[in-house]
Amino acid sequence: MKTIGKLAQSLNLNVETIRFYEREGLITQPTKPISGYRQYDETIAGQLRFITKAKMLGFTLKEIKSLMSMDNDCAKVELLSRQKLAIIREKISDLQRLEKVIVDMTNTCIQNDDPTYCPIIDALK
Amino acid sequence: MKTIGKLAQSLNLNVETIRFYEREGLITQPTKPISGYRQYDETIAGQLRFITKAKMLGFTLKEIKSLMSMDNDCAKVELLSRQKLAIIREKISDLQRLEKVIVDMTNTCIQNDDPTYCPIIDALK
DNA sequence: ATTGACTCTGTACTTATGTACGGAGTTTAG
DNA sequence: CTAAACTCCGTACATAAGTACAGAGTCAAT
Repeated sequence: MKTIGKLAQSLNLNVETIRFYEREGLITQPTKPISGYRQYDETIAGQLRFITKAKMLGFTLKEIKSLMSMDNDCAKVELLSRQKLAIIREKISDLQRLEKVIVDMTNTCIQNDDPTYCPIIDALK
Repeated sequence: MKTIGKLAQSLNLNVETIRFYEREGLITQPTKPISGYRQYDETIAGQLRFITKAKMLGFTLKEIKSLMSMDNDCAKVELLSRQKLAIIREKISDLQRLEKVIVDMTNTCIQNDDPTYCPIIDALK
């Protein structure tokens, strides 16, 4: 059993972040003995690692809470993952379109000798 | 000359948004006659269109303010665009990596017959 | 037993980009 | 002339995901 500071250190999280996750109902309540200091066991450490990994995959805290409550209902989990996948793919193609527009714009700059005129600014007008 | 409501309507913007941009110093101050009602000319409409387009390219309001103050210094504008481009490209490859991880995870779900176990949840633990 | 480090709760602040609202003044249509 | 519609300003609220702080209590080491 660890106090919040030790737990935070071992997981490389901020103490406030752990308390925030508790307030948000993402982790189960740790036992609190007489003193009032939270005591964390390995279960909660595991939940926090789960949250961290899911966050890296682009899930929001809200979705992660949902994922955790689905427990092991694979069909539901798969659906949520596929939805996330669709969003990620959409973001990728949005960004690729942007990329092309900006590349085109900056290329027109290169051939420009007039210091008082910018084709990018012009394109945006 | 238009009042704020007409301008907002013609640009498909919210009245509050225009005032917000004014507070943030993104557009020049409109003239205000005796009554106190702002009167907008075509110059400001143009600035607002510029902001809208630049926003679509992924520039933040802060960057847009910066872009506008560079006026036509093409070298500076090009630099900012290239920086934005680098960020967009980084985001794309981040997302592509995520995409792969999620695809792999969801694929393992398909071959799973056990309703009490989910490989995705397992992968996140 | 004291000091420093740690933790508690509750609240406020952060960033970015707006939106909404209250109460007052103005303009316009009928 | 009156009522509806519009505008003003200043402030608060919204989202997401935390971070910071104040004031009080507790624990561990010397």
